[in-house]
Amino acid sequence: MSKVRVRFAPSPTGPLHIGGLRTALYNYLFAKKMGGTFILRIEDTDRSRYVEGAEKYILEALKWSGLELDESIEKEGDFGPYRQSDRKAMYEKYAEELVSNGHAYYAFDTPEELAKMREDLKTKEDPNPKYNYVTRGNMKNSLSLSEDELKAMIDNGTPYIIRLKVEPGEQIQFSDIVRGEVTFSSNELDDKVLMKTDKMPTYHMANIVDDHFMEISHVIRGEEWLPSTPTHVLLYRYLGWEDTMPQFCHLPLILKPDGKGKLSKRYGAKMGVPVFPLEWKDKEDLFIGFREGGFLPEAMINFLAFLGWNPGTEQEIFTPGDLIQAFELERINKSGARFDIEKARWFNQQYIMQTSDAELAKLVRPYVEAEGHQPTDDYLQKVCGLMKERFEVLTDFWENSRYFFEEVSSYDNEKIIRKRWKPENRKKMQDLKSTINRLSNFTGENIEAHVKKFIEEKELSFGEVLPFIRLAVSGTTKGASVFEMMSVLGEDEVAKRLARGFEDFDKIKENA
RNA sequence: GCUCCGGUAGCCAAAUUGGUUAAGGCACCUGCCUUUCGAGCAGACAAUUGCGGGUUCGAAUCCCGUCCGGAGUACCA
Repeated sequence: MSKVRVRFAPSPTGPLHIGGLRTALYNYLFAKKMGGTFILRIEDTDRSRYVEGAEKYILEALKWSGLELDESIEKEGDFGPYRQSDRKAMYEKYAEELVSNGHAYYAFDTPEELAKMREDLKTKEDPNPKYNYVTRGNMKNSLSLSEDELKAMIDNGTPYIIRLKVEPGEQIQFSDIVRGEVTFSSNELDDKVLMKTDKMPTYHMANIVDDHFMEISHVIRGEEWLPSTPTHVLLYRYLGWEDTMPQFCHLPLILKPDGKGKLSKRYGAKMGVPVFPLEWKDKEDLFIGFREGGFLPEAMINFLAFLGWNPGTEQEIFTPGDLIQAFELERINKSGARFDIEKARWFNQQYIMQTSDAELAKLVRPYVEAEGHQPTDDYLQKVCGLMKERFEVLTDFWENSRYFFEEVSSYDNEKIIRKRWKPENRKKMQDLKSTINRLSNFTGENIEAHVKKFIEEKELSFGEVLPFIRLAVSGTTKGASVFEMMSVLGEDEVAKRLARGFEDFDKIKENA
């Protein structure tokens, strides 16, 4: 087989959706696995839908996700330009070639005339009449018009489009890597528009010309393209490029969590769930991103890879490098996968646990600094070591770990204080406070031994002591090991917090 | 409507391509461990493979029918 060259071809009409990112990912994985080339091509042929900033967003999202491009608008290879608006002349040339070969024709119908035709021909059996071999004879085009009429139209500068002339009665078969052999009857196809009145190509035209000249070997794209693939096959055939036609691989859709329909932009905004890699703001909406949601790119990629593919083994955690090794187009699923953010969070937690304390400290630092604290690297790393299996997303770090950085201002479980705090034990507890910071080595182990000995000597129970130490030190009844926590905080801070805590507990008890 | 594509526990899914009791993970629940939470370990719950026929010694896998879901049906991609 010749060299693998694949492309990701988004249109800059908004932020890159998670489904698009998955398409990019599969292209990337396949290219890397095969030692091939991963290309970004910007499909900006619809000027009315062009969105400022979308191109930049796409590039940034790919970069954050770690999908490195071999050729793109920023890194031109030998097959440029990589933006369709810069390749305009080529499309025109080949569209005209199709017209002169009799495989395409000019059409002059106005949008109103088109609408009228569809309205007139609409029946309940056929609610969407096609512009095809049945209807084109009644429309205004170079097939139906007389030579004089045609010449007049053109001389007048009447705007026209170019349509593909699809011959009826043909079976169009192609092989899809995930679906197998797929067959369509040409009778079902319509005469797709190839060139618009503004001389820009449609997706169909641009796609085939570009894929051919960019020597694309595999077209890996979403399932929504499956129905237009026969048109594309015809285009390759009529252009004389069928022998180098790329292989098709249509990916299953990513569905909403309820399984009804494609995952949409709106869904994410509505449910407060990220469906974009990066945050995107426009006038009306704010779409949250995985990055801002506290996800690690590797975890998101791992999650995404499994949305429509699996290695067939029991392994679930794959670094990007592992994914490249294991990935196979043949193992892509046929059915759509529901988007389950819970699973994404699970993947993220797995990755957080795997991350080294030093690395994690770097990731978490911005969240701590946003709260106005500047801990040393050493301190932050220790906290990370204690907390790393206790949060799923980076954004939860602060809430779970704040007591390491600022003093306790409230207690999340006053009920236990009211119920089980015994003021008569207060005197004994004071002893703990005053002896604990005299420990020679303030390690978790030593503290634990000391506290246990203390409980024994004073004839107290664990339940009378431990929850209250925890509460006094952290303000919460959950979290890392109390002793380790105290060790990280340091003897002075601990003594201070115990004193303050015991006082507060008395007050709470009194007011109960 | 029509065309195409799907359908394995609540969710993601495996099943060496027709071969013994239909993997595994997520979620949920229980136990152990920590007198906390999480993590980890052990376990439990959960599927007449959408449904009905057929072929076969044998069907999730092949055939026919049927139902449900999705995509497409634009001078959007």
